[in-house]
Amino acid sequence: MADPIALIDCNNFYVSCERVFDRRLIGVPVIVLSNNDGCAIARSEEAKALGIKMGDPMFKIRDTVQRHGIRALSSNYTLYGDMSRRVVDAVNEFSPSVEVYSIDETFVDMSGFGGRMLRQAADMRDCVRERTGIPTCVGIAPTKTMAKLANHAAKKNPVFGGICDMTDERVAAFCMNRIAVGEVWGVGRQTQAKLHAQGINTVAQLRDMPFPLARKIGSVVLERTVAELRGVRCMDLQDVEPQRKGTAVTRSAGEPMVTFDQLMQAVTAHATRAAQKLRRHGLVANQLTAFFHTNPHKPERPQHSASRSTDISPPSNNTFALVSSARRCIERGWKGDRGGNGHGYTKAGVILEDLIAEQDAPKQLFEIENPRSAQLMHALDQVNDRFGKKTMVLASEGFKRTWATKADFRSPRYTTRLSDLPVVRV
DNA sequence: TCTGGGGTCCTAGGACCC
DNA sequence: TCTGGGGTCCTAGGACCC
Repeated sequence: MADPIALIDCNNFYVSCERVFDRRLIGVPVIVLSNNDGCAIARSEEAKALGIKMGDPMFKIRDTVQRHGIRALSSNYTLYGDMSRRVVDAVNEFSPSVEVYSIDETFVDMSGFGGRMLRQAADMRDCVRERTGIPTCVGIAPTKTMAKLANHAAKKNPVFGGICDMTDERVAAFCMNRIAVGEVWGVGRQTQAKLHAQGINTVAQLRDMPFPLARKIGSVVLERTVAELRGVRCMDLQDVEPQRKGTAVTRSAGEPMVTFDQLMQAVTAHATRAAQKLRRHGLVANQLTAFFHTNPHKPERPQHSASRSTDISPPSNNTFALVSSARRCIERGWKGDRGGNGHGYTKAGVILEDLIAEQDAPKQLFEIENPRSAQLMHALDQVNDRFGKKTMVLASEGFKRTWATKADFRSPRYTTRLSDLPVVRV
């Protein structure tokens, strides 16, 4: 049998983070909203019980929210990112080899624990809980796909007490016979429909389906999933973080952008943020795409979308270079009068691709890069780190920020703003 | 009328994930 | 009125090469 892999997954992570800092949220229904307070992206158990679904748009659940007094919070990603790091720090003490898979999930190599494995898993949960206040569940299995499934079982079935060990074949068989195929990692809506059409409804049926049929329905991806459900490892633990291939900054606007200048202000802000992300990771981009579009949820209104790309030569992470590239893209995509072309654009973004490490970037033969431009970017980052985001911005970002995202219910910046720290009175 | 074969690389779009 | 954001991987098909 392959060495066991554990998946430790935080329960209702964003809600749990909020509850750590506001005890009044414990025991009551809570949801956390996406950017622009658009959709519910995290729900407490109480909110799930009231029928709030993942991704439900706020305007559709407003009645339920009000009727049951559900606490709705804007998302506070800085807080969640900080809490996530603390969880990973605790998990790291239990194994030399871990893979941080997402903001709230980490795979853990459990080889070498032998008969103490379950004890270790329990200690790991306790440690995370004590250090961060975040509740978790753990799934253990021979493969990642099975570990995900075990984690699902640990969350849904109280009989497991928060830890499900699928290295025990009886446990694996018990779960696979009962869990719906759509819960499997890698089986989305389309694949699920195709599987149902074949009469495959449970995880056990998926596990037992012939490989050629799996490949026909869902390419090598589904074939791998079937193998992993049989305990054959196709996906290794990735304990070194792979280099990013691309990065994006995209936002819905608080109110529709009507003029070229409004759109350009938003795109300037997005490109500025994208450049900053590159510098933070020591990368430069070879390609930039800028896009914008009207509201696709309103098909009865006239629609327009545009996306334009450009090479960045030499590859760069300089804010001025990326903003001017983005501007050229937007100019090429804009149609009609710059004062307004009859469309209200609700979303825009900047995507950077073909990223390489700064030191690997080819040097230009004839253009000598201005050595002061790197110094200027460094100074810009330092000012904004020290005095807060957007202390210093390009003038083309504007000051009205009519496009800015709404966040009416944001919790305080507990972990990043001294002034927002909770006060204890004794 | 007949019109090679085999390979690589790139891109767009689809599906999925959290 | 009001519907998130940021990623990955795979495939098919076209361009291009010898």
